[in-house]
Amino acid sequence: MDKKSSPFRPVTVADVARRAEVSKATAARVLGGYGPVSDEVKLRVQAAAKALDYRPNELARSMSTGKSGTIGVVVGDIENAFFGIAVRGISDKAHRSGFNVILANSGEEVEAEKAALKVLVGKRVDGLIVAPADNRSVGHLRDIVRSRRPLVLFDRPIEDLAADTVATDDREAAFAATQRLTAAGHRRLAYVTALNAEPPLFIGLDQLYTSSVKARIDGFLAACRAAGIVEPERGVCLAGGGAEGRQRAAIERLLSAAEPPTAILASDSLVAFEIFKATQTLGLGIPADLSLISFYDAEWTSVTTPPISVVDQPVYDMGTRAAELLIARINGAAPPARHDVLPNRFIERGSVGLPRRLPATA
Amino acid sequence: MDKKSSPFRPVTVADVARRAEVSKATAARVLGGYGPVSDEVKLRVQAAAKALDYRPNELARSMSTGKSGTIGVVVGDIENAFFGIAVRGISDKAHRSGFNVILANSGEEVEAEKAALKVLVGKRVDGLIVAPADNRSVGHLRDIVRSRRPLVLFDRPIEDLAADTVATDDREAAFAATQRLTAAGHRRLAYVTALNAEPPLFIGLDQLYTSSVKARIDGFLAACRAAGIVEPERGVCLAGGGAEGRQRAAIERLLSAAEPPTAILASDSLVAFEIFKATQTLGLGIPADLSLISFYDAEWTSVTTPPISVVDQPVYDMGTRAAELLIARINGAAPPARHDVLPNRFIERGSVGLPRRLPATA
DNA sequence: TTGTAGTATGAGACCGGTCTCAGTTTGGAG
DNA sequence: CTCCAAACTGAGACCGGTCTCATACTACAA
Repeated sequence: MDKKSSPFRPVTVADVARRAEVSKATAARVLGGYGPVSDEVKLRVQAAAKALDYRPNELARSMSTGKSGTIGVVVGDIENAFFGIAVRGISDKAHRSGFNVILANSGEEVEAEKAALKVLVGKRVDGLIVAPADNRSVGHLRDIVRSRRPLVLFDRPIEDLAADTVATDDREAAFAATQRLTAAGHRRLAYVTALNAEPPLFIGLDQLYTSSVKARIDGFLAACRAAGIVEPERGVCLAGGGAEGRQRAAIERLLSAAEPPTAILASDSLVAFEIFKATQTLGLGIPADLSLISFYDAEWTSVTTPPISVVDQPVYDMGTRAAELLIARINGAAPPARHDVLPNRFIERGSVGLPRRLPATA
Repeated sequence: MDKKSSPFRPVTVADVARRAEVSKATAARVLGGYGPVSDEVKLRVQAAAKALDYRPNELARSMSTGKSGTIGVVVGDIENAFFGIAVRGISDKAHRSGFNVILANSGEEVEAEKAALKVLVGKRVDGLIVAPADNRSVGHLRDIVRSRRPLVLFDRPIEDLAADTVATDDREAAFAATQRLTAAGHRRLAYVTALNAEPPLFIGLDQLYTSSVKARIDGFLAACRAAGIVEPERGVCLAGGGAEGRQRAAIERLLSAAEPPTAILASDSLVAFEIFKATQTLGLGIPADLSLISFYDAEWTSVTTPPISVVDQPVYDMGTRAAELLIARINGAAPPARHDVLPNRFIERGSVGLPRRLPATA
């Protein structure tokens, strides 16, 4: 009745070795494919392995080699198609290179991010790809770098952190998109993001802790100023996620104000989706009453009436690129940290028009 | 220069034990939280662990306990929002119960599914959730069951496989949706799926290897027959994925035929999306020229003009349910395999209308 | 024939935890 | 004061692989 006799105990190299009448070391050499073995013995071991249906225990293998063949990915929100595609890009590249992916969700919370990182490090992943939730709290990321574990930052660069980074030029893209709105004559512009900030009213860039959003707002403000708009900060709307429906409420409030914006730049496709729905319930027409541009070329933006103009981010490529950089480092490459910036592409569709009534200042 | 002196070697229990001046066994008891230890020693060990920044090696832990604290998930296509949400449901439940998730993509290919399963079993996951790509080739799944590793089938039941299953009543949902179309007077109906089958023309249910799709087509055909439609099989369109654009071509061919369908039931939201786009490029109006119902309440279906009526599948709940069943089994529960069928909900929107011209047989 | 290089194999340490078992202390009961 | 049980601690086996090292054997050149 000892455990050796259990019919469900997984088959080990020792079992195979016994059956093939060779030593454990020799069987391991065949099964692991690493040492010199005579053809005759090799065949015998392989036959025994097949007969017993041997499946190597990757855990044990990882422990002795120190490599797990796994990379850890921490994203803000898998439900967001942006990250969904990114993960797909990462997975595809990883699998092609023989790596597995362990996925974790931070829900954009630093504490959850820390916990996820702890687990992944505990599992001895060979490297990490992280979209940092908060660029003010990066001690845990610094620890990763210090421990020499390869780390790639995704979409959100962090200054003076010596890690490879893959991002898009958010400031430039926001600037260009905003220019299209000002060029059309808009003067009351809003930038809407789901970001939660303290305090909930926008008072300055320093208050923002997601670097990509910060860069975008920076670009937005710069373009507004370039167009002679005063106090464009007043157009920045932090429609935080949080409680169910809170975001929608914030957006409806924005659109129902006495002097509502005539054009909106949406920070991501989820926010844009809410804005679009709000225009429907409020009976606003696009682009007649409101011009709208969104970040990320989400599926739905191409089938609405009118379709929505977007800043198309090369998310899948960002994913593969991040995996590429990471795997290169895992395989020993050790160049100085590089910051890759992939170009965005503006997709003109039908959601930008002239402001309904030109403001008096025009 | 030996490895013991490397400053980047991870800290082990032995290191902590040495520093706390206790035995490895005692340090392990504190760190693992399992044996009786005096408060004084406990504090000393904890202090040493903190000072050295000890991080347990989960791999080693898994090897000796035989539990990895990880569940493996194999889905058909992560890019499909259906699976995206499902994974979210699974992850949420898993994390709440202290499990991690390793994700793998089969791309709806059995061989890839087998490979993924092999890797996951190699990593000694505690249990598996799989959406089987092909219900004719299930030997590898049978092996899992035989090896006593907990397995839950997701969305696609397999007959006489003793594994827990979570699915929706696909036949019933398809039947009801089809009835809505026939009730509106439609007589030329089509069912469009991305499924690839051999041969590419629909000849019978036996040829289909994704059980959920099979059940849906069965429901579709039954509803058609109930409405007195002859040879409804001719309306089944296997618009296989495969090469880029092949699916779109098949759909455009269908819609441009001499006697095109006046109503379509789409097997998933990706196919429905293609159909919707095709109507736009072909200048067809919904529901004037074509009525459309899709499976899965994808985001985009609510913002088109008109919005699309859908069979809303409780995907997130299916995910949490699957994880629940799996974790119960991992924790030792061993009831006979249960097949949970979650109810679908029909969401009436604006994409179903009367056929443009009633067929002569009406 | 002997020396030597090279190949094939086995024995056993090792990775970093868990866990069993034996030995030591301690405390309360008799 | 003695005895026994419970609490604590340490030594070392174990999980299932990898990998180093020593040994046995082969073959070829000198």
